Amino acid sequence: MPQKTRKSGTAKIRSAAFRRIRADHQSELAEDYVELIADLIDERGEARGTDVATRLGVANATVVKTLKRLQEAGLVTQEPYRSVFLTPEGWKMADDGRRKHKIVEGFLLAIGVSEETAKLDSEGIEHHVSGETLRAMARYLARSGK
Amino acid sequence: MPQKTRKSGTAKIRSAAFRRIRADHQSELAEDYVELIADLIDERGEARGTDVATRLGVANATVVKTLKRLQEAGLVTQEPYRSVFLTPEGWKMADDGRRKHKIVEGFLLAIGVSEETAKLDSEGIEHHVSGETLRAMARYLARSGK
DNA sequence: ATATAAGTTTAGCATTGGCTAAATCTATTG
DNA sequence: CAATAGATTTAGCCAATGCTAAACTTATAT
Repeated sequence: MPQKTRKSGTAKIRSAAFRRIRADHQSELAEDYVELIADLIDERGEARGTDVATRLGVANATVVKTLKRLQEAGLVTQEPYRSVFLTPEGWKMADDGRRKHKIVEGFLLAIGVSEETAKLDSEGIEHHVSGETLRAMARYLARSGK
Repeated sequence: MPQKTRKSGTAKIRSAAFRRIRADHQSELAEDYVELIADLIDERGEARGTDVATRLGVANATVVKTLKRLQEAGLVTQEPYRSVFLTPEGWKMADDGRRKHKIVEGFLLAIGVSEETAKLDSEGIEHHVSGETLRAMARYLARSGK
């Protein structure tokens, strides 16, 4: 065998971490969309493409394209020129996401982060927190947070 | 004007959050690569494409393509069929990342997360933590962590 | 010195997630 | 009820990030 080759013992764990992150990124967009749609429906009774686009900060056309994928994925339903609805799975994902989001945001506040930053950071962190870490945060909140 | 239109007061903050996340994702890959390359160089004196591919869990060809972009971005240097080096900016990004990583991982451990999960989660969370949140985590570590 | 295994690169493809511009639909308002 | 503003969709573009398969280099081992 030519050229040296060694496998570090931690290689497998690390590649697993990166694999999970790539998978997380895939579901991340979907979660953001359904969470946002759920919020819009709760707030104003319906979720329209334009509102989703405005809140996400992307173009209308991008929303249309993404919603098509989410529809194929069974998360939302829509009729042409009508507003968007969530399927039961969509609602489940949205509720899970909002629960997670609330814990992470509350946790950041609890360790002394400002409201503004807690809002901004929790949006990004939310999708990379495992169940175990989420439980640890909830535990911390339950104690100190009181 | 037809059809109702209302802008929620928080819309701007939320879209800012999502914009930042999209920006974070762009730099995320770059940070992962340079951090990994720095680790490899420290561990074994050189960083080869195959090792990067193995640890990231992606195909060789993907690494080649990405390294080309990182080279154009001024983060790495390479010669055909030779191993990869970091530019000064590359080293700076790697060191910042490793410092951040260490704080996040240590913090997760401090709030009671297992070693395995701390490793996995910190890899994903690391890139979505603002300076303010990082300082809060470091503060927590300094106190309780001892 | 040459065979060959390991590593690297190239070529070509697919998907995701952005964008702008143009076309089309809907509903309010006059 | 027609005009029109606003919302939605379509078409077509681009860049990033992944893949496989095939070609090519390098260096070790015989």
